Amino acid sequence: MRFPLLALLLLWYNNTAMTDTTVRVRIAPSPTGDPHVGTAYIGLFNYAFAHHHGGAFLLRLEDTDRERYKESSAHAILEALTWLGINPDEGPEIGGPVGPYIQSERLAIYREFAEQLVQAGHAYHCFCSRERLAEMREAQEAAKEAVKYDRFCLCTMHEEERRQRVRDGEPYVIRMKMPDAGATSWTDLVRDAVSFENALIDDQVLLKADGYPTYHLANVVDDHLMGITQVIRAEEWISSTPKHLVLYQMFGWEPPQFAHLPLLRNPDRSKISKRHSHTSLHWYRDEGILPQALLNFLALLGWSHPEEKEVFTLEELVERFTFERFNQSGPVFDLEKLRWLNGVYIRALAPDELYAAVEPFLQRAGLVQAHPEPEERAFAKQCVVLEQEKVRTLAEFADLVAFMFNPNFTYEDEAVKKWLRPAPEHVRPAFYQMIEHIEPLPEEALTAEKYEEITRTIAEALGVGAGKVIHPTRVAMSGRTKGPSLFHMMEVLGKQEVLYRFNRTIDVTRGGEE
RNA sequence: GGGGCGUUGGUCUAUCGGUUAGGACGUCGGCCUUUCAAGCCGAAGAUGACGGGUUCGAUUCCCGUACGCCCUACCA
Repeated sequence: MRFPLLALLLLWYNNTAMTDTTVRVRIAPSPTGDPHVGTAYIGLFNYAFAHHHGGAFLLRLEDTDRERYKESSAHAILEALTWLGINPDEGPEIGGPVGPYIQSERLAIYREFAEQLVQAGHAYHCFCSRERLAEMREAQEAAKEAVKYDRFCLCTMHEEERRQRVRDGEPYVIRMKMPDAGATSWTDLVRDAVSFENALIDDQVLLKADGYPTYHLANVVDDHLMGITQVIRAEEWISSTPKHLVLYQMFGWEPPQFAHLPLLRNPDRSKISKRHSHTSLHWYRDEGILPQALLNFLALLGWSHPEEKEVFTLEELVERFTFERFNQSGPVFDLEKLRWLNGVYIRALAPDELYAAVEPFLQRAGLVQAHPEPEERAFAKQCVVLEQEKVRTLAEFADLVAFMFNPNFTYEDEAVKKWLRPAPEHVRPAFYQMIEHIEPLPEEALTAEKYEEITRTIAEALGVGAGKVIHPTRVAMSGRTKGPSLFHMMEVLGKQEVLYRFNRTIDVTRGGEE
């Protein structure tokens, strides 16, 4: 009697654990350029964690740096996330209960909270010029001291004097007053205990002279106001975390949990950058990497599937996600493995899905029109399917199938030398016989099997191996020595096209064409 | 200079004290085949950065060293 009750209780517990609606996480990209692969990486795991717990995944734009701000960037980031399929539940353009989700629209909030800190004696106005700060740093460096603000404005004048200078309209920043003693520590979700001595930490600027907040202030204020429960971000933020924790303390707010994920690396192991790696998501999209392959690949960096699987879906990542599966060292982004994985995904695509993904690439190459007729599209689809097995990126298709669209393709030198000029004795007769066999047959009869049958019959009649006919025929059809399965290729080309290509190639063997 | 984080084959990783250190990409070889791929099979490649501990036993735990990375901005 007691057992079923226990089971029921367990079930209830599991259910509530799976739909912990209090979980709220976020990514906070800065719109300063192309959508970054690091944003996708961090976004992926935020998304996975949120969905694993049935919580919310938000997007907040941290556009507080007017110097680096780029107009087009914000929309591009949103668009890239949509392309990847890791859509936020709340954010700019879709809104949500705790907006606005763009920091430049929240300036009054930051100013108010910064002021509150000054009021409480946790922060102070600073009037030091950039020149003075630069000199100070130089001196500290020369003296091999820690580089840190010397609290000139805090020590040389009283609160009232600083107030007066502000009233006089002097430009100022607001700095937080870090405690001089003690340590700040936290239990990181992927790194366990981390601790910093407060005395070593700088009096960070919270509010800049232009009235914009720095990351540190905006980040803490917004995470609190937006109800963020876990901050899942890159490793590069570890050393700023104590500042953030101290800010939570000063405000009297409960801090979120922190998870610092490994940082993606260039091949030389430095932090990933566009100088050494492809960081723009647009590059991957334009190269013909499938979004699901990119996500799968990113999920393999720093994180591992509990069953050591390499190929798995986003849904499966969501299902199996735990912080324990993280490795702490920064992985090098290995393009070769991504390309392999992408090939795996391409091969798994149904013809319609494949074609839908490839069409833009064919259009860009001028092989398919902007708005193709159904027959054109059907033909193009068959061409693409012909090469599906061997390709690693969608962008490779255009070059591989271009000859299918162009009856007057250029013959490769190597192919010409081997089979056409000079042509082995049997080649021209073989071509003539092929034409003779094909001509009387109706289009419907000319299947790949039929082409194969004809080819082998002719080879036998000429007393040569099948390859001796197959290879020159491939050259006649495509101008190349490599390519898709020959007979399928011929079936797709269709009778008239096949006949044309034989005739044209016969001319070539006679020196007619180049 | 200071602080923090890290360190398993070229690369991504498994191992939660006892394994011939496993898998994947890549490389090389073979098979298949009308070519190129794909697929299948196989091989090479790790003294688990180094040195100390703890332990009957360390890749796994602790300390130190080296090396790498990140931060050290009125950038995020």
